[in-house]
Amino acid sequence: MALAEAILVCLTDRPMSGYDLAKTFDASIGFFWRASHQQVYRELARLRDKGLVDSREIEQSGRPNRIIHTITDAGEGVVHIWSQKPCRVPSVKDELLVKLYALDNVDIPVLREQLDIRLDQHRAKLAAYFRIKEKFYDGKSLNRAQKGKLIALTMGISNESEMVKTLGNAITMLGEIDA
Amino acid sequence: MALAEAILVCLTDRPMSGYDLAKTFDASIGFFWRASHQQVYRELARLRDKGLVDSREIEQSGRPNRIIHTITDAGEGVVHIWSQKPCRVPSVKDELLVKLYALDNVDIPVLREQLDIRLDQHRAKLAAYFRIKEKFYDGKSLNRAQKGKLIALTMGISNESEMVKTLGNAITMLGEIDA
DNA sequence: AACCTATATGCACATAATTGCATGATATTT
DNA sequence: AAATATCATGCAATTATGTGCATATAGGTT
Repeated sequence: MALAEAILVCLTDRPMSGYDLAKTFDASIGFFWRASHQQVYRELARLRDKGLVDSREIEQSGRPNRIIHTITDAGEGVVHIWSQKPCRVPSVKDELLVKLYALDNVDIPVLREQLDIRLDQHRAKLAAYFRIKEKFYDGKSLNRAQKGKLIALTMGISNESEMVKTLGNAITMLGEIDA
Repeated sequence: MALAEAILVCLTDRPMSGYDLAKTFDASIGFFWRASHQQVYRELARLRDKGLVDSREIEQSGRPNRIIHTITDAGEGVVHIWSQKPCRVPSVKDELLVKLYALDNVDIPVLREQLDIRLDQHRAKLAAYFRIKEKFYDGKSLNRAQKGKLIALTMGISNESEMVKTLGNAITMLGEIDA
């Protein structure tokens, strides 16, 4: 699983609590690898057991104590080995495309609405990507780590704007059926 | 899970054996929803238990008997209900993007190779889609079911050609680092 | 003769992901 | 005053997915 590696990668940047990581997986790295907070906490426990992170509790008053996780040398080794290994092809699983594939068994107006919803989701993501790009990358001088993130972000922007275009076409094509 | 529904959808077209379905999930519907043959057989057993498919063994000589699965009325009901329900957003999980995100912890030439491999995979998929489009859809008069499949295929083609373009850019951007 | 591919089904085990719940304080909004 | 959001952790149960193996025959390849 690459969830372990995704977490370790986040921790190379700075030590973090599970809560911080969960938020990171709701944005930034979460754009490329989704994970829920339960997944993150469970994986952190495993990483701790394997000695890939060093976890220490910080006393807090008024709210639960935080547990700060720091990547160990062994953890950095794991990241390095992972980075050399070939990438798995992301497995496709898209209900919307299955429904188009199954158009004969589907109510067209309902499907059209679902396409509209999906279109909005992609537009929202695209807007979010643009905000991040403007705020953190445009007109700034970037180090290597930032350049990498910018490349990933740029790919995200291309994909999302392509999806917006493609979904528009699909909606048009759907409208032409029985018209 | 929508694997059940994807299988049922395939069976609305014609009754099939698990083997036939597994092959279908290696191509056509598999472009939109990936599943291995083990997943298919397991899910078929469940569908049979729930009475959503009707399974009967066909005697064969020289090779194992086939079990032909036919969708039942209950199965068609399930497909209909599913088609009305909102689609889940496909969850992103792409190691390659994580590696770009983590560029500081990655060896650039190695990553470049991985990007090249991915580029080839997308080119191959794009070529496959074009072959299917030419063979089954171009210049043909299409019924509603075929039009739906064509819309899905067209989206696939857009996505793949976008990915080819985007990966090219990413490789260029990566080449400009430390150059 | 040994090996590979296609046909055809499926079990067992392991790993991963989702869903729902539980706790409990403080701060902000309606 | 009540409801919601933020902070912060995690268990338990279920569902989904992946890996490896098992079986058995026909036909073609090296």
